[in-house]
Amino acid sequence: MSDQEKLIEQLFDSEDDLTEKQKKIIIAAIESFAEKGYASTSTSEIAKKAGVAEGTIFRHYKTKKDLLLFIVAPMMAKLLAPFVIKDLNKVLNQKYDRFEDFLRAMIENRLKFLNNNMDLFKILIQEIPFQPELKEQFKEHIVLKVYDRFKQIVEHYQEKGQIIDLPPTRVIRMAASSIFGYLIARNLIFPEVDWDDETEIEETIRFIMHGLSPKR
Amino acid sequence: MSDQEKLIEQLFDSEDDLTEKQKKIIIAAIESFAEKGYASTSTSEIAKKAGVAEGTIFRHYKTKKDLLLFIVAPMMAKLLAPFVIKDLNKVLNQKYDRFEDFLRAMIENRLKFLNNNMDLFKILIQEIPFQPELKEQFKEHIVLKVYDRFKQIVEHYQEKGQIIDLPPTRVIRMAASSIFGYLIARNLIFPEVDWDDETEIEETIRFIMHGLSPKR
Amino acid sequence: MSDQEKLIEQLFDSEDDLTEKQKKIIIAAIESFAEKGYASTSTSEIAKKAGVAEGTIFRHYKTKKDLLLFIVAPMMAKLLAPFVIKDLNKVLNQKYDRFEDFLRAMIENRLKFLNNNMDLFKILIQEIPFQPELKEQFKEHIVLKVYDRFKQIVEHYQEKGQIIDLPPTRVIRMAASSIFGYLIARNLIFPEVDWDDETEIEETIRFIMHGLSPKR
Amino acid sequence: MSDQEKLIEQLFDSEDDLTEKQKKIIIAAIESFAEKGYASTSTSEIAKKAGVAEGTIFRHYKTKKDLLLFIVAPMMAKLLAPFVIKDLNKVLNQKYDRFEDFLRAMIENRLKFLNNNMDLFKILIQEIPFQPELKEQFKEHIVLKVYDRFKQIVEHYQEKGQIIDLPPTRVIRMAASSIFGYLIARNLIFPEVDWDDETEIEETIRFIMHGLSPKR
DNA sequence: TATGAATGAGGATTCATTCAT
DNA sequence: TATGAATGAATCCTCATTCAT
Repeated sequence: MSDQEKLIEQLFDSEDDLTEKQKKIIIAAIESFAEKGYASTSTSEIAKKAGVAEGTIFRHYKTKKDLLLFIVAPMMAKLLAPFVIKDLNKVLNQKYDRFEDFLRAMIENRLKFLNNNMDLFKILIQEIPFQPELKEQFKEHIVLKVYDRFKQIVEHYQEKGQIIDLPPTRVIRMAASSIFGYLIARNLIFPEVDWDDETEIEETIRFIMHGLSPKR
Repeated sequence: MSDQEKLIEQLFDSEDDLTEKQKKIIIAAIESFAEKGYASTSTSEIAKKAGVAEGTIFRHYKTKKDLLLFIVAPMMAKLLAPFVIKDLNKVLNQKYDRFEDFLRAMIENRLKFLNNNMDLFKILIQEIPFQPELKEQFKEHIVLKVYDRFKQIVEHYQEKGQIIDLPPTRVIRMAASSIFGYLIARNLIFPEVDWDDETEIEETIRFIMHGLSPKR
Repeated sequence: MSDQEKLIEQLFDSEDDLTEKQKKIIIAAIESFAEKGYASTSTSEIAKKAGVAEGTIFRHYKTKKDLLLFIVAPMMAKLLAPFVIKDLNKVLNQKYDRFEDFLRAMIENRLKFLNNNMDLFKILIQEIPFQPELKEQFKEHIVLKVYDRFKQIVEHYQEKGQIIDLPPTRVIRMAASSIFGYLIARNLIFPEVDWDDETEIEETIRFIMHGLSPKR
Repeated sequence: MSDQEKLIEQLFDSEDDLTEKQKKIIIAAIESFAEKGYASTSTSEIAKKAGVAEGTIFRHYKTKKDLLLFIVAPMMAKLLAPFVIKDLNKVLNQKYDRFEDFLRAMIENRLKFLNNNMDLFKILIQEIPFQPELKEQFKEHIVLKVYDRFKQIVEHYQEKGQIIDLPPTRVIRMAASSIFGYLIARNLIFPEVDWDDETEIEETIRFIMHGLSPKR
């Protein structure tokens, strides 16, 4: 629980005024939503697990859906935050000469984040298809903001001749597929396997780099 | 509808005795489950959409979950069928000299299948995490049967020196990630984009082949 | 109960297909609404009193308010029906030479109706101020249709010199006040008093007639 | 608001110690009760409208019903006060030779009061049927006190030969019906009409006087 | 076989009321 | 005195499931 709590604080730090009860509700909700799905989780169940009265939930979140959004929206924001910083290019130029290094840095950073917040990530991908608000947020964040950044990055390294000269969309998709493929295999499909993260990540980077190497 | 019907017939041919009403129920259920999720779809809604009485659904499928399983289980079986045929190796030896050709054949075949049954695929991946029966079926089919086949195939081409000498698990994951990444991007995330299937598939294959090419 | 049932059948005859359960629900609802008010009556209470499951109520009437409207709307229609018949004037010319006779006929007829349906009338006047749908129906029926008829009638007897030459609106209000005053006193304020209907009505008519007699 | 406040002060002057907050609560409650009915108004709504915390309401009025009674009871008292004064007969002998003058004085006085307190009057007549406490107060005040006075008055003018020799109950009912009929038509049924109070009142008096004139 | 009325447990939500601050 | 978070019973309503026809 103390682990969970830290994560919660991290994720919801913007609104520092989270009551003890609010935290409990959120922790309980995340746990239940991840385990049984949003629609199959009853508010009474969350209340029981959180050790509060059912009414308390509705005092803080007008509806069950509000609770979901309150939980999931910051997750999306935090997840994508690093890609939305300004002057990303400058940072890149100075920091990562090679695409591979950029890739490694990003994977390590974001993968750690996701591994630590797997329940939230699970809720996110489960509910995006069914919650128009989330879908919209997702499109807006991903498509408009993050994609733009990635495109610049890809073009940057393409100009440097480090990666193959394909439409950035495609390049991004391929890299992203490989990364998320690992994330999902590791956490959702075979969580019981004893993964050697370091090796897997290195190999995934190698796979992507070879796959994207400029034509010989 | 006639399209849908054909697919239904294909998928459920094993039990040839599907009533007209049963078909309608299944079509309606697939549509609704895919659109709103299993838990958020009511049986009365399915009945209305199918044009039958509520009781009729329960005459054919004892519970709502039975209906789900009846829909999803054959899907999984059909999807994986080609990989479960005996003597796959022999076939391979004779048919596909190159891993790339095998890959291409498989992608074309299975991707077409999935594209045609996207609603079902959506239900499948949405519900596997929440339905123990499905999870079990999935593990059994995938892990025990399909993985074994794939392992043999990968080892076969590794012996031939066509692909890199990594643990087959990892090889399979990487290839699978790339393929499913395309499938999901195309159908679920950006269905509105006008995809050039042929090119995308060719490029995906190229990506995988380069990524998996033996070290120089 | 059998009395009640007859009334119910009379009032809701248009839709002859009222189930046994539906009738029970309506009778229970009328009783409770009249006794405690619409807002203070719970659906579970109605269900219990009607001897049906709570769900049954909602199978027949989508919402609690629908139930109210289903009960109250026909009441309003039936109450006003006699005044909406065409050729009322002709009827009058032939039938009632004197305003007094018209008044007597009307009071006897409508007052009997209201006395028999006091619960419904109570619900009607209690809820009209709070239910926009009812308010609208009321205005439409009363103001547009019934008032028009009454106006014609009043003018008819004014031309004959039988009643005072005041704006019909005012004439109608005065007559109506006296009649409803009696109705309300008799049934709502002092229901325990042993009223001599015949005398009271005769006296009320006398009061109205004198009050409306043309100036000497 | 200042209008409202004055009225409040007038009505609740007996307990001079009304806090600013208490006044706000009462004003808010009157407004909401009149608009949506007692049962359909939530205490949180009143609190919000009054700009106080929910708890504050319950600090001053133990229950929601207490609040209602605190609002409605003084209304009833004030409304009826003039009729409860002692030595009414003396007053009458000296002041009003004619029943008509008495009627006019009373209507003008009480009707003005009611017109100014229509919200309260609305709440009163809406809730009397459902609140036993109010019903009892009403019966006690009206039946025991006011009716007695009115009876004396009626008999007084009957002795003088000014009004018809009918049971006072009936006489009172008829006059009251006409007066309340006007009040209700004017304020509740057709508030949007531009009423000419003076004429209407004069005509109402005329109607009553004629209706109650001794037999010729 | 098919129906759809009936069920009643369970769902989300509201609400009057309490109580620690 | 005033607050407003917390409560949990009660509310309206939904839903999967049953069963007589």
